Amino acid sequence: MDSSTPASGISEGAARRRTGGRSARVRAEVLDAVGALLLEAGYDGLTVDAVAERAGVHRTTVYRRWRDVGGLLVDVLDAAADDTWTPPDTGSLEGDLAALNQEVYEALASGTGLTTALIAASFRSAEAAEALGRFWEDRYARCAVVVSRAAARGEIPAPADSRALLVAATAPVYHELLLLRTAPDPALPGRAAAATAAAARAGAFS
Amino acid sequence: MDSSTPASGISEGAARRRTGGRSARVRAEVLDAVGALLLEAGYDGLTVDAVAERAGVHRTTVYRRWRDVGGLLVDVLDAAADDTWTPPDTGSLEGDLAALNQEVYEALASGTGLTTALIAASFRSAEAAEALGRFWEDRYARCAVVVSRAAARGEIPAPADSRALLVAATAPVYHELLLLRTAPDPALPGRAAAATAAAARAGAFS
Amino acid sequence: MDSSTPASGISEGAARRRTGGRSARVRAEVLDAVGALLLEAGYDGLTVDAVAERAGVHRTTVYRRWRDVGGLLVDVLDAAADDTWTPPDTGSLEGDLAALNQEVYEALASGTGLTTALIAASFRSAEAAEALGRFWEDRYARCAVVVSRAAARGEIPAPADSRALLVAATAPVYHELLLLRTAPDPALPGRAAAATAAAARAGAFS
Amino acid sequence: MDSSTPASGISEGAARRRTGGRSARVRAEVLDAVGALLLEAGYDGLTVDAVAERAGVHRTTVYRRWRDVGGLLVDVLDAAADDTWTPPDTGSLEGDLAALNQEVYEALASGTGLTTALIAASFRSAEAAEALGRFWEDRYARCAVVVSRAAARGEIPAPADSRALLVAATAPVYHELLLLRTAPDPALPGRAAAATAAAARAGAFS
DNA sequence: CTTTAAGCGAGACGGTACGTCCGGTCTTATT
DNA sequence: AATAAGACCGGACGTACCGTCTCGCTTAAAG
Repeated sequence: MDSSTPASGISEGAARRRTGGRSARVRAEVLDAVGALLLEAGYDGLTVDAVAERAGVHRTTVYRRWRDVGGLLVDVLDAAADDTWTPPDTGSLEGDLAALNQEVYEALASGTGLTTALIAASFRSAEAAEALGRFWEDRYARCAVVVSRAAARGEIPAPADSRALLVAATAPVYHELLLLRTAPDPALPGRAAAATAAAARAGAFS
Repeated sequence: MDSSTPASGISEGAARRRTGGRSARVRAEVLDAVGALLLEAGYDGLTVDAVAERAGVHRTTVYRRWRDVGGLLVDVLDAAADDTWTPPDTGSLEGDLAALNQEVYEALASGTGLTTALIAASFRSAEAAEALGRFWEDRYARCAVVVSRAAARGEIPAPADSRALLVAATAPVYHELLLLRTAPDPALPGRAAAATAAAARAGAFS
Repeated sequence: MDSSTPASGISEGAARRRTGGRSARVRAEVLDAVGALLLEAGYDGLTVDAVAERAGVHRTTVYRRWRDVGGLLVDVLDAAADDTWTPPDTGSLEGDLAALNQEVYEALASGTGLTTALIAASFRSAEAAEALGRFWEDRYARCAVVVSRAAARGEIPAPADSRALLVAATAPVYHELLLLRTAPDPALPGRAAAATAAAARAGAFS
Repeated sequence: MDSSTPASGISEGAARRRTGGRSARVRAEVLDAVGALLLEAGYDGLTVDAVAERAGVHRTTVYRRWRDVGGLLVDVLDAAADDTWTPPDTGSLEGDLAALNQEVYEALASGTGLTTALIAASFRSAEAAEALGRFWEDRYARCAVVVSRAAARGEIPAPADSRALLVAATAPVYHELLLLRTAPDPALPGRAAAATAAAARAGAFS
């Protein structure tokens, strides 16, 4: 959900791998370059040449280790998934969902963020699509606790399908901002959260 | 919502415009070629060269009239919007939503359809993104009647925000199939429709 | 025989073809660049990139029209064959052969000339080898008159195998300078001519 | 003259040097690989990578010991010169020359032999060119006896320039097959031998 | 009907990026 | 401490598209 996490994940992973050794350093610099280029120029600006130049590394090195842009994205996404993000805990289901949606909203609202670029990339590279899927599955798994807490509090009937509930809450935000590309509406995250919470209370996901 | 409509829209429009003149014929053949190529090779296979060759037209002709691939997509999408599609009318809100979702589901489930290709294209070309947005807005506007009928039947409290309701119903299908890329689940359209209908009955969109 | 002729042939042809039109100009500049690079850097310096840069033309243009280095050489050689060279006429067979050999000697003695480079190239590119073969066949054909004049003068018994005679006369010069790479000996052309003339008078080629 | 001798020389030398010691074994395997690759793929197929792989040795080992492809060729040629070849002795000058030419002819006629590859290599690597020159000088020195025998028999006037005579005899064969690349003519070796013998009898090399 | 200008066919060009191969150097890990 | 394995840099290759340009030729529509 937190789409800004990948970015920090990249830097973090990079920092951690910079343990000496040329190979590790090269990898870190290349992945940093990928993140930076995606932010600045989007997926179309993410050419192997540009990555190599920015990373201060030779083109052939990138091809040797990552094969193509898809391989770079996979490495970036897998590194990004390797963080400590946890879902918010506001004390109520609607509050948690609204906070989640707010994170998504902020990551997508500009239309030029890293997340948008990664999603665009996932439509071009099957490997990147898979890696992005893995990233999201991991996030949804971490968020299951939001639903179980709500059930424990008696807000919603147990047992509930946490994944369906979370998708119902977040999907409209992705849909409006990524696909419909309507002008960002700050009320959107809360509205989607409220509707989903209402459905959940009515037992729609149990 | 009917994502297969663009395809038929293309052929239909093409047929209608084939009124004699060379220009009209060229346009029809080019747009047909675009659709066919999108289906066969996806957005990445949609090169100006390939379109021109397939349409039996010279490259420069395509550049002259459409400028680039984005222009081709705009033309295709605008032609696709020019049809007579109307939303289903099953007698109940949940039934209507489920039928809508089913159309979306079928258009997206394969992952290789024209719709998927157009959406992928919308991440690469700003013009195509806009045209796709217009197409979807048109569809949502036509679907408003589904919500007003439900209100008239007393299924849901009036007045209801038809757009928010429709987005809530369809977004999960797009989200699962396009972004999360989970394995297609035939129960998905109905489940999303049911949850949204429940929320609507609970007044979540009023 | 005159191995310096290719060089002049190139410039000449270039000048003649520079009759307007971008294509003709491009061709002329590229062929000039090939000749210059062969002289300066030998065959190993004759890369498509270097040719393109020197000709002030884009790499892809060279690939489009000449395909590869072999194609460039073929064009150069065919252009070079398109001249008005005629064999010397000194009044005696031995004098003619010595003059021919002197031309060969001068073209090869430095070891860095255009001719040497073209021959080196012919070992790398089958097309270039063929073109060079054509060039030399043309030269031998033009030289046949040297032999027929000698027969007409009664120097040698008629009929004589002009090609075998000419090869016998010139081959030692090529052999010493190109293959054995012995230090250039100014007496070599005359010696080979004298020996061959002696054999011819003895009826060795009749 | 015997251009097939290098090949046998390689194998022979290799076998002889396989006397234990990893270094010696490595050298033998690498030189074998060079010969095999030259035969199969010509000079252009003789890459350090291919040699190393075929010899079962690491790339860096080749670079350490031979520096580059030229160094490999020098080693091969010097090993090849280290044999016991002696010129034919048929009882007549013309017979000896014809036999010599026949050996040359057979080594060159296919156009794909090891000899051709080594000659091609000599146009690319100065070191290889030198080594090949040394190889040929050694061969011509061994052949001097052919001329002295002829003089002793009174076939030709003494003293004769054996080197010039031998070059005159063999050069046409090299010239036709390597440079002119005419279709191989089985009569060529004998014809060149006969013409040279005639010239020699006429005192052209004395 | 004619004419006339917009549109098309044809082909070359400059340019960016691709992905590969190879030469040669340098670093890391091993022993 | 020496060396084998492996990664790197650098240059060239040949290809695919992109988008532009210039020339003729057709042909649809205006006079």
